[in-house]
Amino acid sequence: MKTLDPANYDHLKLENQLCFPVYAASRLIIRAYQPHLDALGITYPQYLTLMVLWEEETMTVNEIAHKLLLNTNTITPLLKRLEVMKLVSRSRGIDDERKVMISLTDKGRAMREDASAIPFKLVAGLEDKGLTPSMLLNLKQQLHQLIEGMASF
Amino acid sequence: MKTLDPANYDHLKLENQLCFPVYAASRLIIRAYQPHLDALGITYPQYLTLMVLWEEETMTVNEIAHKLLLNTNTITPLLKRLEVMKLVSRSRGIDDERKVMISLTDKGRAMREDASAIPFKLVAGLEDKGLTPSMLLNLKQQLHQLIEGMASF
DNA sequence: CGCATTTATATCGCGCGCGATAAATATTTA
DNA sequence: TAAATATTTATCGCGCGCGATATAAATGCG
Repeated sequence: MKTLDPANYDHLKLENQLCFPVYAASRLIIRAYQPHLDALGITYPQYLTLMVLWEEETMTVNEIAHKLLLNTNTITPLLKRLEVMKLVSRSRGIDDERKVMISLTDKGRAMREDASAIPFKLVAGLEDKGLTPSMLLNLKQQLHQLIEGMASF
Repeated sequence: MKTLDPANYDHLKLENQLCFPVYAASRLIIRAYQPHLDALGITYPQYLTLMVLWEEETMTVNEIAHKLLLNTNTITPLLKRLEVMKLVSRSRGIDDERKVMISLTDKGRAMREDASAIPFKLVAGLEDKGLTPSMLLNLKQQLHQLIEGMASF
């Protein structure tokens, strides 16, 4: 009756947690992206931001933050750095002066081609480690379920 | 033949990535922990560090970093903050003067009881959202596989 | 033994990530 | 219409997370 013993803290062990593997996996994945993103001169959150804009060329700060499940105070300075790099442009909304429209520049649009090969390289690397695409697909779907459950917190 | 079209960037869409759900799930989980950890006055990485020490009361900086898959330059300042809070003590190794031994204080040991209820609360919250324990267990095991594959990068 | 190399920890700089707060614009409501 | 409220973005402070680098102690090797 391990789990009923009040002095038993097994549920507090690192290996019995869900939170730690998610946290660790996230950092390991970002590390794996690093060399490829270094070649492009961008960071991982910047890469995600560009991915959003590659799907829709112009969005407000709020819309981007919402897509990435980030707060606007995280991406506001990030977007300013992307602007300095000439990857995006920023302009106030015409209809609503509060909004800031973020648009891809030609340079930002062009980076999509350079980035295009990265996911394939990473999946190939994982296959070499014995992680099949179907397993990764399964994992992705389960994570989407988890996110859907948690995003409403 | 979508995937053979050179102008097709579907694999760069956020929703088709594995990296983003892992990254987002990690942050959402940390957010869910936040109110409980605020009550204890610690951050999420500090909580993980204490979990390691609750399993083994005295460890070197390197051993803790290795367990958490973090670099020592991340946890060195973190451990100093835990020391200021009187949750751990730091002392040089006797046999090897380079090592810094991190030990739980009575206060740090006592916090385990307060933390003990947190995982149950979170799992209960997830069950309310329709995420069963067996699904979470499955997810955890898959993530362990992914981490094992990636940690060797 | 003397010197190069390795190991363990610490320091520094930068980019997040987010709570708290502020400032400006838009909307609602009295 | 005037005042209260809400929305959108920005600013600030702090704690990571990590690459690059430094420092000191231990180890290896001729």
